[in-house]
Amino acid sequence: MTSTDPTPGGAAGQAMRPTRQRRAVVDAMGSFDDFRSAQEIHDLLGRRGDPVGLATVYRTLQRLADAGEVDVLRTEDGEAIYRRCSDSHHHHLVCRECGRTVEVEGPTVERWTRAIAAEHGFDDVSHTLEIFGTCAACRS
Amino acid sequence: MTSTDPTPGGAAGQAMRPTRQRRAVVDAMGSFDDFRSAQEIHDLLGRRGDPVGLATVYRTLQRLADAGEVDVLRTEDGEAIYRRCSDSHHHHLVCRECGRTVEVEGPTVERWTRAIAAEHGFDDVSHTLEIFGTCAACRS
DNA sequence: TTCTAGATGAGAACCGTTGTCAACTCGGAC
DNA sequence: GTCCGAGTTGACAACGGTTCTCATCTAGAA
Repeated sequence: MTSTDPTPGGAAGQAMRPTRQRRAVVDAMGSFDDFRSAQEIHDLLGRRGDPVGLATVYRTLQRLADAGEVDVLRTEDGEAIYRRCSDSHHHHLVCRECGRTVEVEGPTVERWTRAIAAEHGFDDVSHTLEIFGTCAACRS
Repeated sequence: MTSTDPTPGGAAGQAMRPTRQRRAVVDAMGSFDDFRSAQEIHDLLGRRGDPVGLATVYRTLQRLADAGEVDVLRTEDGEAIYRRCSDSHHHHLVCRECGRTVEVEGPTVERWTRAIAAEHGFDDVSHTLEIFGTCAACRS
């Protein structure tokens, strides 16, 4: 399931037409493990000799995010950053020095948020949880 | 400790000079319970007949946030929203219809994040956790 | 009162992101 | 193969939230 198939959604939404540009973006997403901004991805593609317009990068990332193929986070200053991700619901443990990211699952947290929400009469609950720290390598 | 004292930080950083503008912003923050954007707060002050320049609103909110007197969240589209908050570490349960916000504490989650981080060799850990849902009133 | 570091505000600048629209292209029909 | 149309692209403009600039003002100490 390390697919390079730029056709997310499958049954769900419209299929994405597999253009060169979309393949390039999906491919690029597979080439790093940390979170990158749209502009960084755009630059990366250019340097690779596979240039894709900035607007197209934004559009593609958005569709991939909608389809759940990539995770989106916001940096402190509101910039959106992207990373390919696994299908299942998960959270991130991010090194604030080097950006190294570990996907973690938290059944405990899932249960806790649902309980808290119910307790206050909230329904239809979703949540965001990100953990930041300094990884072993960066601590030296 | 529901102070209107625009001098956060106390021992910590520089004291803020208690200007009319800062009093106005701190005061406004005390007048609502949900998260508001800087621009909304700026408008609110204007309508109140206590106008404060937009840049000053931004600066003041930033300092209040640094001092831990207000919470900052990012909306989906990256806009910063602010709300006065209690001193202790806490999270938010936010109604996505009306914005009603409940502060919740989560010792369970605090413990869990620390454990996960340690497990992966991460140090100096912080985290963000926000819960979104639909409150009882809005569900009708 | 005088002085000065700090604060203010109008407007410009900045920058990430989205919209516009003419040109292009994928893929199905023929 | 060619034709066609819906979907896609990309250069660029526009947008909007935020920060910067700098002349002016002010709180508070001397």
